[in-house]
Amino acid sequence: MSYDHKAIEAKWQERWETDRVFYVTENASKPKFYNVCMYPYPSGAIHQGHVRNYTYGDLLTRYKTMRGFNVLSPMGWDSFGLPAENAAIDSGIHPMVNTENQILTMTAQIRQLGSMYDWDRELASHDPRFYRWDQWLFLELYKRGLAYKAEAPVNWCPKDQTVLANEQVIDGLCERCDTPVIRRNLEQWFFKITEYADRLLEDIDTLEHWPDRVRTMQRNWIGRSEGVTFTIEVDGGGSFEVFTTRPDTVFGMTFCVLAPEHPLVESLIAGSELEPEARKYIAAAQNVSELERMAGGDKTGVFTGAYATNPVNEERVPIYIADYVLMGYGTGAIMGVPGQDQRDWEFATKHGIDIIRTVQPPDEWDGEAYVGEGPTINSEFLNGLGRTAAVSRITEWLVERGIGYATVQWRLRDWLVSRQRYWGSPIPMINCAECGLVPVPESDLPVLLPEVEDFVPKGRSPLADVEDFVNTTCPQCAGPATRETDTLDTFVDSSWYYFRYADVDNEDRIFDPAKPAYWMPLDQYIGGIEHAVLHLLYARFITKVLYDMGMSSVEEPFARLFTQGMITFKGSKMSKSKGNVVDPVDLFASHGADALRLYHLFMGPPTDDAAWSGSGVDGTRRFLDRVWKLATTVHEYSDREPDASDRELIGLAHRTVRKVTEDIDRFHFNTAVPALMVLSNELSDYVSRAPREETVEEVLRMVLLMLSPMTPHIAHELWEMKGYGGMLATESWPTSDEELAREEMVTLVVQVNGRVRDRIEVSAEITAREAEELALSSEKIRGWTDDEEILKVISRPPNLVNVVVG
RNA sequence: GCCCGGGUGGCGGAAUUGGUAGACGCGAGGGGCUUAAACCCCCUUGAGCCGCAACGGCUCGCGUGGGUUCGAAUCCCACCCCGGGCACCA
Repeated sequence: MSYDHKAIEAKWQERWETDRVFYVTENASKPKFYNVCMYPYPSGAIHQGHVRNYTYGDLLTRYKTMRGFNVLSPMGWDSFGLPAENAAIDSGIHPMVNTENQILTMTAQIRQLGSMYDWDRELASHDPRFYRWDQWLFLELYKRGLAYKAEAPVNWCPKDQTVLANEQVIDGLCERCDTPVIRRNLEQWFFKITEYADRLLEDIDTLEHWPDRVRTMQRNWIGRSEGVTFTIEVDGGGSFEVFTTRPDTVFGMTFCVLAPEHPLVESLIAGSELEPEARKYIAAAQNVSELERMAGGDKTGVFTGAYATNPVNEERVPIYIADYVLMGYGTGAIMGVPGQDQRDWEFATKHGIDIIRTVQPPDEWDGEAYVGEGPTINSEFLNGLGRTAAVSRITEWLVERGIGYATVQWRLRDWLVSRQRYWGSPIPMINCAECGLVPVPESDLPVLLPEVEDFVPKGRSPLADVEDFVNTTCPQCAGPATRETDTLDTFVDSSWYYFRYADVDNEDRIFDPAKPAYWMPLDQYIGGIEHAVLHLLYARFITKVLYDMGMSSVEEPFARLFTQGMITFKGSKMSKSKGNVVDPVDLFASHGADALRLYHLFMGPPTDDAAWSGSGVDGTRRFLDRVWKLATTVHEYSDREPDASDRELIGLAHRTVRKVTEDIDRFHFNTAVPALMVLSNELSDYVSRAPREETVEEVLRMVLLMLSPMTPHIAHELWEMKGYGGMLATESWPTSDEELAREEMVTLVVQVNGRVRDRIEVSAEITAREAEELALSSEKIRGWTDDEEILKVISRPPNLVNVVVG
């Protein structure tokens, strides 16, 4: 018997919507629960990753609603950005049209899943009513000195023809198209996330409900190092600073290296006989892709002809230029200590530079640079000291003489937010020949994205070709001026959209702070692990900025984070390009949304990657068919008094409530589902043997209540058919009565020397002594113990007795 | 190289604190229903062995090798393999 999922699912999707069951307002009388799945890019079709994500999210929305929470679950669209633009380029349809269409089809598909949202709060980042506030936020950051324009070496993707943030470069490749990224010196807009580095790092400790690996990834990404910055004098005048975490090894400095982009390089090489070679090297270094540069290996570099003096021992050391030193980290210059740094060792070996060890390696040491612990040597007043002591001693020494100072360096760089692409929010700035950079006045927002026919990237923003857009007047002097033509990184949109949900229709402000003050922080945020350092770091940063502005009541936006695993099929991630996609829409038709949802909950631990199995969905559908049959068959009821079989079934039902509740609370959906299957199977067995109507109804009611967040359509339909009354979605979640849940009889396992030799059904109340006596008198056990001396008996009632013989 | 995860049947995976390894589902085999097939239902299903048989028993088994313990998938040590993150960051 197979139920008509199409009719039932359409019916209830309609009903929940017309009854506005999941539309909410701030309500101080209930605990709130703000539940968000990361808003999707509107690709036009949902895939199994979305289904997994929204199934978890919707389960939580429904479960928490039944638990009495005021649950806000909104949905929106991350509709700006490269994917939309690239798709439009491929299809020839304008991104505006394409995006709107794709939002419509995806909305329909999400509804078919039965996943419920407060659609009144729907937002889309390409909507001027949204990106207007992106621009406002940009101006606020500008006012606060947190947005600035600067020329810097930046990541450039030759394929997408745009710059990328550091976070968007994965293993030297463009995050979007896997093209090797190159470095270019360009004038770009940055957000000063580094000013928040310490807070972003410190507050990771408060995110106790985040996965450890995400916290670790963010810590690594922010990358704090303590050290010393000190000045090195150049022979013949001039000086430069170097940063080191190992000032204790400074006596081992036998050379210095400047990054090819270091500002001092020019004056060092100008006029030198080594100048042509140096220039050649600098030019070549610029064209090295990040990929090659990261490969490390060959420590190339050139001598500048100049020398510097080691401040601690007055030794004269050569100054080199080498691309293994990065302009973007520290001071762009280093002291070369080959004895204690492997990279310096390789460089020194290659260029015939002296090596002096200043840390005594262990006797058995046969490696190159020694970075481990050991007594300091060859270092005058540091000799004999361990690392920590030597570091403080030399730091004091450098500080006393005004040569150096203690510093903290961060791996984190400022967030590059400008993009040379069309489909994004225009940066609201104006360049005036007279006044310089002038912000667009707030009253002129939004700066509308002009309609452009040709948005194929060609290395500068397509907006630069739109004369009507570019030419404007200066808000300060009213003279002719030009607009900024770059657009904002879409990660700017996603860094604050969850605030906007709280006050989505506000036309006067980005939001009234009182609204998010009720909802924030998110009680649950669900999405993919791929955002571990991108979106999740930017969102934390912007939240802290909003907090400092008095706009946010919280410093951290996401109290609980859940990162789901990928769906794989035939050994790799499901993707159109690999041709291994199983379309959820086909499964809505063939198996129904409920069966698909249940399969996603059942298939494995939510955090793990999971291999798709079509027959797995067959299995969950079969289960739902059995539940349908169980609930709709007219049984022959007995009017007998309740007996042990009734107590046992009711007890199991209460234990199942306990288990399912605990499992949902800790995101172990894959064990909650089997618990329900067991209960349902037991109920089926029960109805086949003189069932009492009250018992059946009581247990069935509990089954439907628990199924409601998992497979809402069938659960609601059966609830209605059974006439249990009310809308199931707003019924209270069942509670487990511990008295009824208690088991009367349990299996006592009897071991001899740790091996199971007998199993005895005993009362759950059995004492240790009784269990021991029962175990020792068992026929089977006596067969193992009669010829032996009993050394010890371990009795752990009511589950185990272990008899030790020998 | 450093830092996190993880390794359990043919497969996905269970096993809150050390206490019956393999729940539940898939697949497979057998049977029932059917003219037949599908659906559905029932039984079996870690490996090897003993036994006429039992809803009977033994041995082995959670990546490998040790250890702790009455007892280890679970704790400790060493190693192997897989996945992920970071990485010329001074």
